[in-house]
Amino acid sequence: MRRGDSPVADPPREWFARPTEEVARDLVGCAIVVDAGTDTAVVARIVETEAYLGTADPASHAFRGPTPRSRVMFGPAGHLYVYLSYGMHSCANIVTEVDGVAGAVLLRAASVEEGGPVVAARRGGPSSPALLRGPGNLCRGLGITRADDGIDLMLPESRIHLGPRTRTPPIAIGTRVGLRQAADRLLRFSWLGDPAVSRPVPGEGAQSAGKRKGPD
DNA sequence: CGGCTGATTGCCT
DNA sequence: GGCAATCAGCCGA
Repeated sequence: MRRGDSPVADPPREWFARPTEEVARDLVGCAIVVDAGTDTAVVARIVETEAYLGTADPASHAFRGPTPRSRVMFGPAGHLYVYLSYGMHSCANIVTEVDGVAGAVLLRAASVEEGGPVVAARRGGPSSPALLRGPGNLCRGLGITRADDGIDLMLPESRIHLGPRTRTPPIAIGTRVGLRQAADRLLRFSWLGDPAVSRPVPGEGAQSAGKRKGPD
C-alpha cells in the first residue's frame, strides 16, 4: 500500500486535530480525491473553505451540543461530516479538533483536475465542469452524499481522501456565505483570485469575472 | 447587475 | 411547525 499502490497519502490525523481556523486555511490548495483507482475517479483542488467553530459558534450545527446530526463533529478529526442543506443539497465538511471538541471545515469550492467528464455527467447541465462553485455543487460534482457522512478519511478503504498541496496559495479571508447567525466573523478562506471561488471576498476588489462570453 | 423567490426535506424545539 | 452552512431562475432598473 505504501509504495505506488495507494494514490493518495492523507495528512495524519493530528494534522486535522488542530484549531479549526488553521485547518480551514491549510486545506485551501489541498487535493480531494474521490473513488481513486475506479472509472469514476475525480481529483479536485480545494480553493475555498469555511471554518465552523462548534459550541463557540452560533452558526455551527454543533452550537447547541451534540445531536443525531452533529455528533460526528464532536468525534475524532479526519472524519467527513455531510449534511443535507435546504432539503436538497449535500454539503461536505472535514472534522477538526481533538476528540470530544466540535469543529469542522466546510468545503465550499474546488477546481477539477482529473475526472472532468465524470463530473460533467453528474451535473447534467451545461455548467462548467471544471469549477465546483458552492458546497452543494461541489458535492454533486464529486458524488458525495449523506451516505458518506461519518466516514474516516484515514481508512484506506474510504472512497474519499485528501492529497497534499503542491504549493502554498495566497489566501483571502472574508465572511462566511449565507449565514443568519454570526455572519460577521471572518472565517472564510479562499485562494486569492481563483476563478472557482464561489463569491468574491469583500474588500478584495471585485474581480467581476462572472460573465465572459466564451473561452479566451 | 443586484435582489428576491421557489424548490424540497431533515432536523430541532 | 418552522427553519436551514443552497442554488438557479426571474424580475426590475
